Amino acid sequence: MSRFYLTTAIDYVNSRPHLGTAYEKVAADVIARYQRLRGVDTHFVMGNDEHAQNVHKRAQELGLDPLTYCDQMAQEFRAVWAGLSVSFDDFIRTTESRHKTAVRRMVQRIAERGDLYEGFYEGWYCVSCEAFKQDKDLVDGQCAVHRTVPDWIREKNHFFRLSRHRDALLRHFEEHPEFLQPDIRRNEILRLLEGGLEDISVSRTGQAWGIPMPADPDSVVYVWFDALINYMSAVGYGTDDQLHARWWPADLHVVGKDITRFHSVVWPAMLMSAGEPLPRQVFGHGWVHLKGERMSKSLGTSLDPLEAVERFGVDPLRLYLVKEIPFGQDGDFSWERFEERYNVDLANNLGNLVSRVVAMADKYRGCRLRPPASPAAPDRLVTLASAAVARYVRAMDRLALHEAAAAAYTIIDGTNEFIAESEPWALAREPGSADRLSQVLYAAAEAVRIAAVLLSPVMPGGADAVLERVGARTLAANRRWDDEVAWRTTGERVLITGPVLWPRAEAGRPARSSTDRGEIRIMTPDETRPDPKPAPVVDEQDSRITIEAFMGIDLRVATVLAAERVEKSKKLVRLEVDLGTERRTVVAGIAEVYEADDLVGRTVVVVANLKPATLMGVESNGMVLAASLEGGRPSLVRFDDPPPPPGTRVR
RNA sequence: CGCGGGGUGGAGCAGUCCGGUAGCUCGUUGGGCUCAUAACCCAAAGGUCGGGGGUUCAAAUCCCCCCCCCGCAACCA
Repeated sequence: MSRFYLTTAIDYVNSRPHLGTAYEKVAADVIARYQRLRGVDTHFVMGNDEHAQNVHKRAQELGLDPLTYCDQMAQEFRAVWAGLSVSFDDFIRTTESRHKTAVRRMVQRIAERGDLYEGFYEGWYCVSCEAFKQDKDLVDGQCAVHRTVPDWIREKNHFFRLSRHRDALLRHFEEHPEFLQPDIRRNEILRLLEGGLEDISVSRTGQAWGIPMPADPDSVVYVWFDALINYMSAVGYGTDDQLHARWWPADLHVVGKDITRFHSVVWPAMLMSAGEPLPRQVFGHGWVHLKGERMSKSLGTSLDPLEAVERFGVDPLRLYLVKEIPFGQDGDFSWERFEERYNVDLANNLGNLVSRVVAMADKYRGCRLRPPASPAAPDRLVTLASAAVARYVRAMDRLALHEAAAAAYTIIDGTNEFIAESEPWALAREPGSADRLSQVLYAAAEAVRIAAVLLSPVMPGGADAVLERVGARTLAANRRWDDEVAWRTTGERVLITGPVLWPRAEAGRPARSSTDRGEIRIMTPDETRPDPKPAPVVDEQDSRITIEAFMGIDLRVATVLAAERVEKSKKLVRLEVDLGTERRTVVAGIAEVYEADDLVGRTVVVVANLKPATLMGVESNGMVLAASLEGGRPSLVRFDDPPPPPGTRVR
């Protein structure tokens, strides 16, 4: 029996899973369920990445032991994945002893190869990014992403000779075009490899939270190096040789496009060094945008997947994510679109189709459909179904999940058309057409059955419900793929009436499908939800200043002599202003609202005694006063006409 | 030349790797049906596939050049 080992990325536990992470798990789950459906022995692993410094910090803030905190988060993550019907076989956590053993083993192997050496690393380190920052990455000495002051770190580090493996990696990429997919990601990495690789630091000192380096207990293994090894520790590397032999190498790592570099360069280099075979494929999927915008927790534009589940059900969400987003590309999610797809795909098409087939079977045949006496099968539908199955398999095998879903839907559309064409209600009125009616009903039920089988990896619960309605056995274990998707012509089937599977959603009033089992409601203690809610430090001190302090600010009337957009910038204009006594260059962030040409000749107020600063390469000697509206649109301070002459003091 | 994504009927998107009648969903218009969840089916209108060159019997698709839009980064002294 063939086997298939696939993984998702393991997740940082410093926030709850959002729709983006859920997308990855759902997509991987569809692949896993497809493999199982094909009769392939499948091992599907996901997990949590717990050795980040942030995790440690977060736990402290909550007054928890880090491990306790991680335990709670793991519970929460697992619950969310369960709520999304993600059928993982194993859940690996990097604090588990099996993982620590594996990490030690691999680090040792790599060291034995001579691929580790000691060196010093020095630089700004942003804890939130878990990365060193170049000067150019800093804004006012702060991390541009997290707006926090990074730490200056100089420490002894262990380095991994990544550079040594570049040629072998390039060769592997050439020889195995499928190793990294989709092509766009592959091309990116190829360019990176062609540019050469630098060795990377793989340890940190002065941290207690992490796995100690075997040969240097004062250092811990860098969290990324640690994390990647999960794919092997989860299958017994260093702890269970039999398990390891059975599953390694992995067939597929499903990861986000932002971390394909780690998975397609660093990770294979580590494996080469340790003398282990490489995974067959890495797939870098795209992002789910929220109404066109990148999801971001800090901007409040992230979305709780369970909220979507609660509104429409698990299956509708899964179907949306898989069918509406070409796998590998970025996609978009909005409630409007989700509702539209729910109504179209599930209420109007599949759900309604099931209703009409069952209703007719009930009305005309008392729910019992015998195979037609005459073998004259309705060819068109049979052909359509087998073509759809073929297309589906081709699509699934190259991970075009959206195409596979679309292929399944061609059967549903085709069956609706078939019913309209053959008009069973008319046949029912003609006594001589009893045979034909049986044929039509049986064929329609059979087509629906096959469509449900194809959709089962995407929407397991819904597919089972549909199969039940059309009188087919639900997909238990031990099914045979070929049998399941073959057009059946024998066996009586008893259809089952029941409540509407997916009621239409009316505008603003979402429907809850009846295919969910209702086990997805998850309540967790508040303290396990690390919503970024920093206690507002409201300084109760008197923040008023003295008149002297104010007089220290030299405000002057100035006339704009010349203005031009600062090259490459979005908001900056460079202004030449007349301060009465002198000319100055002042940079102002108002270009989004004011045209440079319109500014010439205007009278403005300038802070004249400000220390100079360089913005986008232009030195600014002063600051133009403007009201900062909500949303950042500035509005310049102006005078009543006629304006005072340049140089006039403003108080 | 900072990184990346994109420009396909009114809207939102596939298709581009592996050239061969331009497809899907929504919307619009007209018709049909009554088994079904005001659903389903048929038909119509609507497209210089951003622009220009090139390769080819044939280009949305391959090659070259250009234009535009959107994220991210930089930047509101």
